[in-house]
Amino acid sequence: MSTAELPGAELQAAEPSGAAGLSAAPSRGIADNLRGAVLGGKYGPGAHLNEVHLSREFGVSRTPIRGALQTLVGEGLLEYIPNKGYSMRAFAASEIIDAFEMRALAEGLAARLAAERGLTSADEVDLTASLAELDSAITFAASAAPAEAVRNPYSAANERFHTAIHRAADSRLVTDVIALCSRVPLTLTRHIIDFKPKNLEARVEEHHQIYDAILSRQPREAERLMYEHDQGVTRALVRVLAKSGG
Amino acid sequence: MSTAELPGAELQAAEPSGAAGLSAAPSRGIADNLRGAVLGGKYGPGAHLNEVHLSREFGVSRTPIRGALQTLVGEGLLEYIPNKGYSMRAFAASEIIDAFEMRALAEGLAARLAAERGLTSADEVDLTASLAELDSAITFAASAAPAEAVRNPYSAANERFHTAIHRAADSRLVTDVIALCSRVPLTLTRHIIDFKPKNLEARVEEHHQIYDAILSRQPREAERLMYEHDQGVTRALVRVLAKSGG
DNA sequence: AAGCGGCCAATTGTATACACTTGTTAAATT
DNA sequence: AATTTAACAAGTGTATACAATTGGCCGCTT
Repeated sequence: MSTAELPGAELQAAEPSGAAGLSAAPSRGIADNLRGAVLGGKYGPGAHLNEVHLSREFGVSRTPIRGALQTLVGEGLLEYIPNKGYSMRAFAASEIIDAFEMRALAEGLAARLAAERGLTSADEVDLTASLAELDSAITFAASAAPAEAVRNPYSAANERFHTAIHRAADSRLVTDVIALCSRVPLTLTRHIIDFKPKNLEARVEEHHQIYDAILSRQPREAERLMYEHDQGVTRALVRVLAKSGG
Repeated sequence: MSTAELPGAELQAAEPSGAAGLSAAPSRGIADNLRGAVLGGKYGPGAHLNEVHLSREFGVSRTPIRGALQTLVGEGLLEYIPNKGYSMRAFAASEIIDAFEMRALAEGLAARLAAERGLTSADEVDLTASLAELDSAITFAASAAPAEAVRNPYSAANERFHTAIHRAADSRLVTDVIALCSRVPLTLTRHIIDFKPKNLEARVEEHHQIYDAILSRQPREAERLMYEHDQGVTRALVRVLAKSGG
């Protein structure tokens, strides 16, 4: 068990609303369903995804299936070999750690850009609202509430905070990179979230600092704070992997 | 006119050998051709790509065309709207700058990872060879050779150096992110390369420093050096955009 | 018995036909 | 004349049929 919340950790649960900006392809619903199955671990590493089987399973023809498969290749989840077809990518532990490291850098850049470019009033509303939600989540947690009950409202507010910053950064590419980094199989990461009040308080405080740095237009400070904030997740993940893997 | 070389700047010229790790899709050759046309500026920003027209143009049916289009969506070059089809993305100047900034961070991470994980003998051979090529390129440039004659050997060696580091980083995701950042329309960037001997010398010296930092296993130093190295390109780009754009 | 070569099943690649959605145009109505 | 609506054209979404490639299996050769 460890510390740190995880923006986007719940992406393996709910996939209804078509994922990132990059992906979008025909048969969107099918791609979403497949993504859910893939991230949920339905197919083992290296498993081959047969087009005909999938088309029967989904009750459609091969055409939209192929579209969905290509979408997932674009998202980095599947591998494609000409004349062989599509198969699950095998994710080494190191790759997952790299993804979090990369995301920390990208989110740092997003925070920097947000500070450089300033917040729209809509973004500012979103950020202050999510900060308020985070605050109420920790008072809830402090009242000896069960971790399970704290989890959802906290995660939702957390995601809202981070998403608002991505939007404020106003850079399609940076958003795409963050999405790419967030789309690794997170079988493990569910367990690295620690909802002890003490940890939550520290994280929420970091959120406030990031918000202040952006609002006062201090790009490099915002970047550093966001990077170190996300680094906490990486460190927690490394600990978990070290404990379970080796 | 400005300073700094540009790893991957020549990607709009030669696209024969199927691009990144992410993309790969059926009809690979078609995707490569289309990518070339797209990056070459054949279609203006927002232009709609008609599937039937393209299929006639390439002499194939709509099916492989759609595959190629989806591939390019995955690469972030095209936009897709359901029931509307595919169109060129419009790249704001700020997005291109963001892409270079993001790539500087990602290549910094690649250098850090390479230093952490060490070089295979193959990578070390590649790096020393490309450094030797870079050295000979600057002696060539110093002998009052025309810039055009220096360009190709220098760029090839430069790309080889950077590619070797990406390989040494041994992180699929980081490589993909760098590829994503490199795949913006580089109509402008051709002109930001300055082949004056003085500039080339400085850049090559940076390459040597990066190599030394990786070889002596100094991750953070390697990261910083690579980041600042790439930053030079960003600064040059900003200057060019400021001059031409307003 | 080991190795080689060709046949066959399975799976992917491509073409084509048809259904559905959308935007436009023109006619009809108020 | 303006508005609404219905038909149409253009283009995308999907299904199906067929071609091409791959890999395994079996029999043949040495």
